Amino acid sequence: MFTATEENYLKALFRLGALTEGGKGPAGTNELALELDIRPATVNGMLKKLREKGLVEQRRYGKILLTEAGRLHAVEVIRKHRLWETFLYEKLHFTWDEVHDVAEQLEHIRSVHLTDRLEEFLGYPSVDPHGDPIPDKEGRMPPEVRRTLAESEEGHAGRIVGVCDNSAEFLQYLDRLGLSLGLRLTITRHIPFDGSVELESAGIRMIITRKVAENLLVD
Amino acid sequence: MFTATEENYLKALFRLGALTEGGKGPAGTNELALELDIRPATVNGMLKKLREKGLVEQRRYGKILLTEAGRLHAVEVIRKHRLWETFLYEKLHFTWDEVHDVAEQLEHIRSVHLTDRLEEFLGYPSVDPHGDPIPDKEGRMPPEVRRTLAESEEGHAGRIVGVCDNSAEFLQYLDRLGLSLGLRLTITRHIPFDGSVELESAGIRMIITRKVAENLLVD
DNA sequence: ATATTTTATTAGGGTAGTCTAACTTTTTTT
DNA sequence: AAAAAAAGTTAGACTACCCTAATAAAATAT
Ligand SMILES: [Mn+2]
Ligand SMILES: [Mn+2]
Ligand SMILES: [Mn+2]
Ligand SMILES: [Mn+2]
Repeated sequence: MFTATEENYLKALFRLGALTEGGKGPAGTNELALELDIRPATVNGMLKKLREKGLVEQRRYGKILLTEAGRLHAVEVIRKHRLWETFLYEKLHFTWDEVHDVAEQLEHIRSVHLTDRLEEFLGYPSVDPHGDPIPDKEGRMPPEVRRTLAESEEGHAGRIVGVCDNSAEFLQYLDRLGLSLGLRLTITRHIPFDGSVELESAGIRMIITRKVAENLLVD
Repeated sequence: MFTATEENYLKALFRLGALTEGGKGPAGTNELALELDIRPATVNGMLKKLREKGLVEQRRYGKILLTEAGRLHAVEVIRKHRLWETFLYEKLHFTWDEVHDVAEQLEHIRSVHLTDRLEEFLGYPSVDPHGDPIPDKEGRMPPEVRRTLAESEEGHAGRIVGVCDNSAEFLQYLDRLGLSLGLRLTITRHIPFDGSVELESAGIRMIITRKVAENLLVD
């Protein structure tokens, strides 16, 4: 039905929020090219194919929007990605910075059975190892009730429930800082000078940079 | 390193026994084309690439042999295929006729970790759901000590330990006949008229055609 | 309202993998 | 040994996906 390449284009558009509702709105060719690390000329050609397949809408020199069919397939691939990440993490004891690259390959395996059986085997998990929600079989994704640590007010107490950046580099840095999913913490101070955030967790006080705070999600 | 296509060529050559030792010897271009369901002209082009990569040896208008590098990689892919089949069967409760097609895709996933972790998770299985041996990490495969039911003598008692044909069509037929891996049976008669084989299992007498007998392995 | 910059598209080329049709070499048959 | 058949190779074409360089359109700045 769809090639791995096409699926990656759809996923990228979904990530960019190229949705009629509930997203940032239409995306541009260059923006998509940047997201995929592919040249705009190449993306332009692929968009022609995606239009013909009814997966995206785009007028000449216009912006790109996922159609309902495109959105549904993007979510299906994201569902597979996150289920595989959960499998690798829970069952094969991969670390949270190792799962992504392998899941990028596994998400393209085509099988009617496989995804649903895997989901059942994993006990119908609701989030992946990075705290990202796993869409259900019908493509429904629980609404986001998460804020970045940077935009939460002083005094706020909560748990780390997700990360915005899934790169191995960032995740390994978090491990080094002792920060992991589920950790309870309280924001004690937003430091005006450089935007650093002071927080307290398990009786220990620490300071994280603004960039780290912007990539951590709390409930 | 290698594309999925290249890996499929190597696996096909291994299946054909295109080995210097322990196989049927060199394979032909047409033979390989038939095995892969690809035209000889196409195979001819791919062989050029495999020669240049040092995976096969072939002189102009000559027969094809896997090099040691080629054999090793073929076995690695077979290892992955069989481990994934075992995973699908044991953990996701696929039937033995469903596992092959999905494993054909999964065998090409590239990850240093994945295969070894999967093997560990499965408890170091020695055979896949079709009774085929699973090579170890170093590419060692237990020697075959199996004979087809057709070539076993009258009076022989043993268990079904494998199948030669992995097609869903054949495996579903076996299910219908009530024949499965591990079943104990005794060969009571080779019928000269049409080569059918009469056998007895758990007190029940049955007759299978020659073609079925040729595709069942017993110990 | 132009000029400039940014964004999108087109033109032309490359690799991987597939095909059919024609041709050459080797093997088998007579 | 010649003829026929089989096996292997070459030529030319196609799809999918990628690139760079040039061009056209739209958006932004002056
Ligand atoms: Mn990921
Ligand atoms: Mn994830
Ligand atoms: Mn198989
Ligand atoms: Mn098998």
